Amino acid sequence: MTIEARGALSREAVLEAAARLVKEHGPDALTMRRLAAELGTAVTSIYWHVGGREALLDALVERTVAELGEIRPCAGTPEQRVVGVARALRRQLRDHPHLVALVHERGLTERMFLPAQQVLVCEAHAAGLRGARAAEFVRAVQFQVVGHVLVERNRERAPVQHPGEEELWGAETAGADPALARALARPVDTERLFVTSVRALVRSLLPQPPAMPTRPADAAG
Amino acid sequence: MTIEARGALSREAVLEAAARLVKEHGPDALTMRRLAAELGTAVTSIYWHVGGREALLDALVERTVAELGEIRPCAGTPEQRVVGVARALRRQLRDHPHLVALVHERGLTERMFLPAQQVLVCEAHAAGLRGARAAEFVRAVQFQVVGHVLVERNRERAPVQHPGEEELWGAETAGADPALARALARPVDTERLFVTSVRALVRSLLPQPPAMPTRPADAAG
DNA sequence: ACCTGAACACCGTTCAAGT
DNA sequence: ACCTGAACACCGTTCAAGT
Repeated sequence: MTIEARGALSREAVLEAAARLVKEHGPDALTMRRLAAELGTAVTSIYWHVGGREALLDALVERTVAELGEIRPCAGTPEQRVVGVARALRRQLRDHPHLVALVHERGLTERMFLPAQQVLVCEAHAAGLRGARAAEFVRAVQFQVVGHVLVERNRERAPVQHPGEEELWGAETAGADPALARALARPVDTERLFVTSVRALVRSLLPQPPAMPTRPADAAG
Repeated sequence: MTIEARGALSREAVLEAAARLVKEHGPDALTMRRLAAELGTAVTSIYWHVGGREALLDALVERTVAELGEIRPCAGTPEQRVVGVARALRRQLRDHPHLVALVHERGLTERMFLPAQQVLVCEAHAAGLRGARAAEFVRAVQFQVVGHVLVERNRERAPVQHPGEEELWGAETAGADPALARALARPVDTERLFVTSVRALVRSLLPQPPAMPTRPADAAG
């Protein structure tokens, strides 16, 4: 439909049109023929500039990863900062569902997390964690955050569930704990669960500052 | 190539052939035409028995989810049992990469976890957790496990990384903590990280028993 | 009820030919 | 160097026709 400004078809123009196509109509809409129509060129011209479909997707995904990977530091305690980084990353991933779908499919969701690693390392150090233990902390958080986002996406794509949590946790299955059954029958508050989980992980893996007077939590690495 | 035993093409036979095709050659190999050739029938016969490709995939995935979702209880402390369930589920997912790829694509990885929910509820109760807090625990573990598996898959599908952790954490970036840099430059031991993370989450969210008499030397893997 | 082939409307990719 | 149309080898799906 929309014909691009003609003349001098460039690699950049192709990528831009491809990105727009994906953003507006989803990854499936990105076919070589449709893209060519959008650009007002022959299908084969695209091959000259960016190569085949795989190469085009590679370039598109690389672009997205670089853009969304940017991370800016926050303030607060180490725990708060880690949660902040996690939430920022999650938001960016959720704000571009179609482009990120491509990133997921190509297995590069993880790759996007690399810039955030540095921030996490700082927080680990600030909390007194070093060496292999710090590395483990960084990776645990990384897997946790990316994993959560992938699960959310998985849930959103899921068709109608077939027992489904609602039926599975109906009145009689509840047994001795109706409050739990009610909670599990409700849809998940993913934002809340996300923060809870990240916080729980951080609290277990990061040495906690003395803070409360009651009992000394070990400050030793 | 391999022609099925002819006569009386059934829905079951179609599903079985489709499953074998996916298992042996991956989801991309499952085309209507190839499947028909494998069965020794006309392409259109498949449409009569199972409907179009989407319906076929639905049936296939439903089947896989039901098979892999089975869960058998283990022994030990609540923490050990939760970790046991988590590991069992992870193993099953990793043992059938091709079929599970279909499950992932259709957004049903999560659905497979439903049977395990009951086990987790028991453990939550055994540890003295009830109501909404127990529900939160169950879901946190669920997201954690499924998320980890999805991340692992994501990593495996990823092409060559482009800074890549190795370069990113080369000698000079390390700064004050060369041990950490070395650890992050090494490939991840996903099994170990998985157990560490699940354990960390459980320890944060599950009320811990008094246990040791002297003092809890926590966090030590 | 079950199976068929032909046909339709799509794909991605290649290639010889143009300027 | 850049762009083109024609052609190839695939797709999933529909449909009228067979038994």
